[in-house]
Amino acid sequence: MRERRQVASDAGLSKQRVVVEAIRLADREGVDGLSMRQLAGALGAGAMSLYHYVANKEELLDAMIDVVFEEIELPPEEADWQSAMRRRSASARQVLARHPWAIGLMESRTSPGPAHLRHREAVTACLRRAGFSIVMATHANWLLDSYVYGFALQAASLPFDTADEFADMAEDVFLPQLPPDEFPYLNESAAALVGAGYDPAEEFIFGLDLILAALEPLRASA
Amino acid sequence: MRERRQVASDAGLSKQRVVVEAIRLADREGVDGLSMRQLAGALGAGAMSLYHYVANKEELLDAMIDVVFEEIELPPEEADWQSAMRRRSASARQVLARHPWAIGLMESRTSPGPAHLRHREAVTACLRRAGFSIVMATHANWLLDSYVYGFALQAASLPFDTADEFADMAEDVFLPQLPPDEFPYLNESAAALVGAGYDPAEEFIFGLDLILAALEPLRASA
DNA sequence: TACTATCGACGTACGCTGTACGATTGTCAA
DNA sequence: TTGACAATCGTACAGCGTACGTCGATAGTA
Repeated sequence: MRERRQVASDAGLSKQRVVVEAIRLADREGVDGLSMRQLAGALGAGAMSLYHYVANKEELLDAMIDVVFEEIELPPEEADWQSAMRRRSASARQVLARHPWAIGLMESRTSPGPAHLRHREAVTACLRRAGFSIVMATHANWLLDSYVYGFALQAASLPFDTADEFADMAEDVFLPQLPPDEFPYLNESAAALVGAGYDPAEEFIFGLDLILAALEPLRASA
Repeated sequence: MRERRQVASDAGLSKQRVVVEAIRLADREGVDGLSMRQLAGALGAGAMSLYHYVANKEELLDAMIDVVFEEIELPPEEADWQSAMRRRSASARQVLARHPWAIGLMESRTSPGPAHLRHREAVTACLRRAGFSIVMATHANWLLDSYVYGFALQAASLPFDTADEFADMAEDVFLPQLPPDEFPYLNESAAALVGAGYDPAEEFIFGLDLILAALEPLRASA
């Protein structure tokens, strides 16, 4: 007889439900606002009930990260390698923008989950099939992932998401706190960018395409 | 008359001393092990004494990040732009490898400190003087920083630092947990890398040089 | 010399955290 | 009916950030 009223839903608890609700909470409140009691509350359960589905909070965080990896599109097999990498990299950027807390969490989590491994396998497969040697595929993997994660990290620490928001912020916040004589070049940049507008998604594509183009000659086409 | 015995030193407290000790603690115990009480203990003080030098823990973390930025070498003015960027990027990677907690912290900290701003100004100046347009300099800035931060983030989540440690880990830990039929390409890579050895510092240089070379034609040389 | 203001340091306390432990309940097999 | 088992929860504890008030030592002034 399950009778207790539950805030989020009436279905029983499950690891899946716990992790999904945890992600929703982290998206809304940030990872610092995610406590076992809050999470349990959102699920209409007692705090200790969660420990039947998750050994401890660390394991919960690991599981959350792996769900995030599941959200990232795999490189489509039928496309050429550059298109495939562009697709999955853009998807990764979007997903990490949706779940900014995930970026900061990766640093402390050492062993990759199943979705993470599947993703790496698919990317490596795509590169190898495109003619990259084992060593070159490793280089490409590191390079692309570094760019994606680093971009997401930088974007997460910016207080705006769109070109319009940027224009407002830049004019009202950035420029005033940059003494022109001390930071002439930053002023120059900020001023120019206010006029031109600024979109993180476009910025991302610029660097991504530059990297892809630079990798192209390094593969031994079959 | 300052008479109390202090663990770390007998000099009086100061914001500088608090922040430096906090960094030492975070390096040793990780950012989760850094509590105001622990920190105060390491300084031979009471927990609340710290609040005379720091408004709250957030401000402490901000200050720690900015000290980390101070440790990063600025691009040397006399060098050509590629050498200058190589120097400062390699320095940044080393510093972030020394303070892995700093990477995860950046995501949540939105406004850059003075050292961070000085660094950005110097990098932008270097790029502009090398002939990059304002827009191109911004692209290059994002691209290089993304790579540096992302690389550091990935490196931090690896449980090894040197080629030798990697060989041990790969053989004992990675390969056994990768079913060859499910992850053929990852197995291929891991096996190959065990033989060849693997050094994060070299890996970093590969991607960095590739990016620098790809940026070269995009500047309008004076 | 005596009084007072100021500053650095700290003790206590509050509400929060993760989670160990044990008790309680509902379900099903024997 | 009995026993085993899984799920749930209440209580408790140590540790967290930090608000608040206090205290001793020093500096300035009368």
